[in-house]
Amino acid sequence: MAPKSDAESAVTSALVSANVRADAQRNADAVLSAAKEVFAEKGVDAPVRDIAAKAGVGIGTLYRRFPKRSDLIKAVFKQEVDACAATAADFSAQYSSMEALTRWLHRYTDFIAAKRGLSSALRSGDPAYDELPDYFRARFEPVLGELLRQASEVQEIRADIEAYDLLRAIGNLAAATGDGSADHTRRMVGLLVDGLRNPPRKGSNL
Amino acid sequence: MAPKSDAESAVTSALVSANVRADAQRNADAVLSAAKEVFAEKGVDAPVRDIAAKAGVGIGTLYRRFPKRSDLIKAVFKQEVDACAATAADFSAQYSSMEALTRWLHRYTDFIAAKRGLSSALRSGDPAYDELPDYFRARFEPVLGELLRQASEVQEIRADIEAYDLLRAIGNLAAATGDGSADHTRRMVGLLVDGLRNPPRKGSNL
DNA sequence: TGATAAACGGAACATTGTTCCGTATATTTC
DNA sequence: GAAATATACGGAACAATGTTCCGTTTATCA
Repeated sequence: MAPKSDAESAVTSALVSANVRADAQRNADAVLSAAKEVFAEKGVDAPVRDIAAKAGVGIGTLYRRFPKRSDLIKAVFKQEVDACAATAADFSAQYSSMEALTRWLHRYTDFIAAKRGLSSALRSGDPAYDELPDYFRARFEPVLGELLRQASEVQEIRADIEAYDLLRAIGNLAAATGDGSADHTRRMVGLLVDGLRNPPRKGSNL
Repeated sequence: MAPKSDAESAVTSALVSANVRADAQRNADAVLSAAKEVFAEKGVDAPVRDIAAKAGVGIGTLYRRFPKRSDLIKAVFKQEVDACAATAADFSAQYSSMEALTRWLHRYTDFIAAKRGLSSALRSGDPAYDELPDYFRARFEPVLGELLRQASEVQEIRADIEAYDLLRAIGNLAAATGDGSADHTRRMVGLLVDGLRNPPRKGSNL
């Protein structure tokens, strides 16, 4: 059945519906795209001017669509959450339910690890980011829930796993590792997934 | 025996030994003290000028001793680490080994909770703060280690607790709680301490 | 007490977020 | 297709804040 969950309609480009002039739409997209790159390169503290320059627009143009620096950060964050959530459907279509689940959890792990810079912004106390945790959950919980359901339906994993708990657990795992030990995190997540299997198999570490 | 651990000689005031003019020493102390207050009031993002003003010195004077903003933050952090570490000796002198341990762990919990703003600075990736984690560990590990040793000597707690593990465990506990649920954290730490007791007693939740 | 090195204070500079407004252009109207 | 108009554009200018510089003041010492 795989119902298209509510969390499907994504913000793939800034300014979706409104009656905007074509150039405005084009520029907004360019800015968002530039912001994504610049943030990835120089971190979320990169100057707004750099983003405007990379997008090939003036600062005024940037500020017209993203009145606050935090608006840009939020927009990029949401877009990447959407992108990560969207891969779940791809994996589901391409792989067995268990493999889809495993692949997506690793994808999610990478997402969290890449967003380390953002996590400090989230905890900065700036109320501008208050909405992000909810957005995060609203997008990811149904997606992972569906993957879990499909895997448990074919009796590959336990049926009593809460999507939200798993999201948080992995989130903490991946965000906590101070150094660049991406490998370590991957292994930890592997263990976690192993622990989901039903029934626990011989040789499992959990 | 209670050996005065290496971690005793603390930076209680900026500029300890060097041949400094009296006014310089006085001003440096005033700045450090003002910084502590201002950071507590307005967070670590407070403007340097506010600190200079509160200390009653010019900006130039402040910058003479703390050439970078991060130097101020580091100095305050170290001073508060020292203050927290120092209470262990007081508690040891005043209370039973078990009570001293418990009290100090709560003191440490409060310290971590109060430093939430700093923790994001630590993870900001700014290499200026690279030294802090080591400082943190160098100060706290011997102190807690001694408290644990004393408590285990009188057979109140298990002997196989690693000071560092406990520091980290409580650190994560106290830092993770997003809201201002200080009470919740206190209870969690209480549980943890309960779990240290040797042997596990009837009625223990662990 | 006078000489001098050290310290002081704050003006000035650099960077960066944000606002403002004169100019340019996409869209609509006829 | 051309004029009218609302919309968008670009970047100069402002504000906040970290940092540097240097003329003036002062603690220290002989």
